[in-house]
Amino acid sequence: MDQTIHLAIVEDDNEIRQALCMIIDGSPGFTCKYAFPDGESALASIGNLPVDIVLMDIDLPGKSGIEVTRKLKSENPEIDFIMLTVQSDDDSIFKSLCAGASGYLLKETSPSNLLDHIREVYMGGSPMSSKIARRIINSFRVIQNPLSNREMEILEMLGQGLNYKDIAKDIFLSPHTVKTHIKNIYSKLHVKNRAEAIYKAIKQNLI
Amino acid sequence: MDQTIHLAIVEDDNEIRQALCMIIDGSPGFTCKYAFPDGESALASIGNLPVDIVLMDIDLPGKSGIEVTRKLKSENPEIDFIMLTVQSDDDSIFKSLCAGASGYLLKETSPSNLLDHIREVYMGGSPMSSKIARRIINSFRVIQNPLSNREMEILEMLGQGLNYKDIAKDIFLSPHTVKTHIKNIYSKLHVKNRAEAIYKAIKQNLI
DNA sequence: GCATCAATCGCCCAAAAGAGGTATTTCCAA
DNA sequence: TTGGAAATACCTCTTTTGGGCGATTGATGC
Repeated sequence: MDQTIHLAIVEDDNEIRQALCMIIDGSPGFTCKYAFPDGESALASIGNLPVDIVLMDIDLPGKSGIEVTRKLKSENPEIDFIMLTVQSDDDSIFKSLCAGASGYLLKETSPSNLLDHIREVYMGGSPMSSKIARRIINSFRVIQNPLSNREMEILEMLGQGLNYKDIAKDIFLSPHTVKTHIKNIYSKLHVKNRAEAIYKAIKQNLI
Repeated sequence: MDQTIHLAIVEDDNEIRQALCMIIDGSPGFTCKYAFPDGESALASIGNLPVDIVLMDIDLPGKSGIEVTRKLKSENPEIDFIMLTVQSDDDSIFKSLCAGASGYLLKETSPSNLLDHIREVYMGGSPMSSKIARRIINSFRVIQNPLSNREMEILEMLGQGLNYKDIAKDIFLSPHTVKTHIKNIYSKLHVKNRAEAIYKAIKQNLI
């Protein structure tokens, strides 16, 4: 069987990209035949390439590495993504993991550390700090919310199974108004009824 | 301000319980005034006690530590739980974290490691191995499912916003039958309409 | 063999929801 | 200051839901 781990790199800095590529390609058990300087070219190619793991720079020009990862991961769930960052910024690491990354690496990581990390991800792990771990455990992916406060309030009540009248009573509104809000919720979430609204809202972690 | 970390212990082995208690209570910054030999007594008391962190043995006689944690955590989300295990069994650790635990400790852990671990959890971290981390990232809590396959199938369609007729068409049934299934879903989930059904189903990870 | 349950189909009827409008006020930002 | 959300309120109309009934079939289990 082929134990070699096949990598691709997405990194705009030529020097870093080539250096990483050389380190990896020069190590037994690793190969790195593909390297991209930006998200667009990566998006166009990586889906069709025989790669196990993609090293993805977070700070790419244009589309951010997180966005590129989200897209690629959703289309190629079998590929693992390791994010590259200059400094360990909790928030972007967290976002990366939620976007589908399996790990992250600081750019100044030593070559042996780098290879260890890659191996660990390849073996099905997700090395992460305990702070990040907690955030992953607690919440899960928070997507930007198109709904107003009022709409959120009403949406939650829909999830409790309340009808127009009960919601209206609870928040001292006319049922007509509640109805209007709900209609607006539907249009913002692009759904056509309560069940679908709740489904979508939860899947996007609105509630 | 009071920087002392207040702990409680749930552990059936007298020796271990007392040893842990003494180690913790003897360390500056830590106090452990409460110790329980089983889940039942812990369930009865811990909700009313001023504790920050509970050390919970997984292998308790009677109710498992995981179950006890699930229950206590849902009623006292402000308390953190650290599971104690004899050996690092991926699966039960994973289940523990899903039940609401924030960390786990091997019983043979050294005292200084123990205190470090507790401190880390207290500071909002969740120390975990990379294997566990990946499992947490990927899936999330699977609860036992009271619904039949047919009901699940229909429930998912409800989430897509389909109505009786459309569902019936899709799965080649009479709309009456679909209605009956949905009624049964309601009764099993203890809900009264679609929105609430979807909400509850997702929250319990049925869909 | 009997109980139970999942799955299937049906009817009636009241309540609720959803799809169209229209319209006023408030408040914030450009 | 003007334009645009957001929040508020109302109307009409059709469609959909959900509750309350009953009933048959087939599989599974004790």
